[in-house]
Amino acid sequence: MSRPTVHDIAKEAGVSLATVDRVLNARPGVRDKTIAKVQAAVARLGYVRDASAANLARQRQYKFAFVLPDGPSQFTDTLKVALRETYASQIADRVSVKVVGIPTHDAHAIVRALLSFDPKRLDGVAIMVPETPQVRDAVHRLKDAGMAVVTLASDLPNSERDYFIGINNVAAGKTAGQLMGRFVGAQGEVLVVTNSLRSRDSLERRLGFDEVMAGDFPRVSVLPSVESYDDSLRMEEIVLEVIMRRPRLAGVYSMGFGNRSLLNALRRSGALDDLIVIAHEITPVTKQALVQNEISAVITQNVGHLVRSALRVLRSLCDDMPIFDAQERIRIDVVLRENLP
Amino acid sequence: MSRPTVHDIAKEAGVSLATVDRVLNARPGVRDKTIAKVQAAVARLGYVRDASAANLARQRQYKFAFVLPDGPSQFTDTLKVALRETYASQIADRVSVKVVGIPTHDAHAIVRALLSFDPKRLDGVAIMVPETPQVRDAVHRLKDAGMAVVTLASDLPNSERDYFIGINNVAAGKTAGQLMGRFVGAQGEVLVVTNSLRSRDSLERRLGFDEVMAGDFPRVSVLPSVESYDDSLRMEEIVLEVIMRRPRLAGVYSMGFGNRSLLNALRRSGALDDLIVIAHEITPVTKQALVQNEISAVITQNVGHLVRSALRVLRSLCDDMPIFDAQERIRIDVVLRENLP
DNA sequence: TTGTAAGCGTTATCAG
DNA sequence: CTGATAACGCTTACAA
Repeated sequence: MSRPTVHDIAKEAGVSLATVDRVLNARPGVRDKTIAKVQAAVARLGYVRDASAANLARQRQYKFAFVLPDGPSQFTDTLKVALRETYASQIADRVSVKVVGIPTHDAHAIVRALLSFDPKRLDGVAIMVPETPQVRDAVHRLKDAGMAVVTLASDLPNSERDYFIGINNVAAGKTAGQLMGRFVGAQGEVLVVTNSLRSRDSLERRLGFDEVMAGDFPRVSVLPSVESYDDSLRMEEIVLEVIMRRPRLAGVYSMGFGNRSLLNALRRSGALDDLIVIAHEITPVTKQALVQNEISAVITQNVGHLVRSALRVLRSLCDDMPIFDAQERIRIDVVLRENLP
Repeated sequence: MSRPTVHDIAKEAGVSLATVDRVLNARPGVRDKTIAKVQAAVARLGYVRDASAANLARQRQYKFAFVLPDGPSQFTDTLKVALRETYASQIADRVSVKVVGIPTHDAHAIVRALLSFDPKRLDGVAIMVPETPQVRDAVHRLKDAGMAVVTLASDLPNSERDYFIGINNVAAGKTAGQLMGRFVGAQGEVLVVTNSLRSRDSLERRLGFDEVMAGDFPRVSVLPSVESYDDSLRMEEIVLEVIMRRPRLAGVYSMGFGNRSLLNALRRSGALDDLIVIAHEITPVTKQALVQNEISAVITQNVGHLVRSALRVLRSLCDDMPIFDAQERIRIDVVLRENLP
């Protein structure tokens, strides 16, 4: 016997198709007694809705936008690739997404982009933007307009976003710390570099990193963060200087973007062989450095999961269906040369 | 304007629905000229088939079986859980699977189970069994009967299985080796334990582990493998003995099942604090040991991916559709206490 | 509060 | 070789 359908339920419960549908979709206008009858039939026959058929009949088109930093970032590049790939798969059934690039450091431009969305033509947005009061306010306006809003990779915890899709960055920092501590060994100094501590993810990673280093590896000392502010030359200079001035330097932890210039500086310094380097995000640059034994470990998140999760959550939000948090929890991946994907 | 449908194509090409369908699905009995007309229309309108509708109309039911070791294994338990979970999701659309338990050490029973499958009532099987000539032969018979056969977690490379779903176990061993070498530090001895080296995955892991240890950490020496053969008491005894007799013991690498009894032995020995323990597969036991700092790292594979991948591949095989290897490559996950899922 | 009937985009069955 | 036409399981006007 094959799977029961709505027809079977209708027959079993002695009601019509429409009533079955109303009960199944919790639509109003059905007597409690009838609801019970239908639910009993559902339970008795073990009915489970055919999602394909439902979607087909429903004819819904979800329209989403992804707001991502533009400019040359390998991470957002891989994100865009993943988006395109997902777009061709089943999960992107009946959704159309457009990608909007924004200049990360221009809060006004970001707000302008967010507010330019027409709530009539857009059901939801996934945004990856730095945290500023203006942005939080823009999120507020989007929510007021009835849009679903999720944050991607970097959260806006005090905004009204519906959901955060990304890793726990404190835990990611802790993971990096644990590896750094064990790899460095007995003692030494560790340099921490990032693009900017203004971005929430960097801040949280630093927090986790410091906690583990202080707790588990007290004999390794962590230097203050070096911020590059998108200025790769400046970053290279500072790194070179630190290496010269710090003979006890044993490790470098790169918390975010700018791995290319960091690696350039390290290569030029000639100290790479003696340093444990740990970075974030698998990109062509970090991959190659891993293969060449220049980086010891990369902490990363699967961007494929990221976009699929965002899409799923946005859809659930639009249909106000429940979200299965367990499924949307993005894992923190540790990549060594040996387990490169 | 919304997405073009087969109707639009039919109109555009000036043919009927049925003909469009024949062309789209490469069915025989259409004049070349008509094919060309239809394909032109498809290209012109940018048609892309609606998978939901197709599945709905096709009404195909895939029947698969998963052949898994029975007996108390936490890994197969999580596998079964993942199977049930996937079963409720979209990926399992129109597939029904049954799980068949087999006694790992009884080659005849395994063969009997495999040959009991009725090719008329079953489209494909995913099997996780040890490699023996009899099993290879049984796979041959299944293939002859027209079934799709994939190996799960542990491969049968010299059989006629269609596909292997699982991690590269040599690489997994290498990953464990790299972590072990770095965590152990300067020097010492490392004990390797497994259930049985007769299983291909253990063998391959050992291979990778040894290669990295010998190459990158020549001052750490790796002891011969201890095999437990499902006898947990025996294993506990041997481990305790090794710990007593080997004062330089610095690490233990557990390549497969039996983590519970291994940990029991180590706890009883009192040497756990001074040992680096690396194990495979996240299970309740290894998870707890990670939290308690008893295990330093766990190499694992996402069982959810494993079963979803198996299902996808089996389906593709049945429809002889192409398989996207990149999507089916299972990643080797490294789990520390800090990035526990 | 409930029921009827017409789709949604494909595929499949029969005639022609 | 090609074309009508009826499913597939579910949703949704519209009617009762």
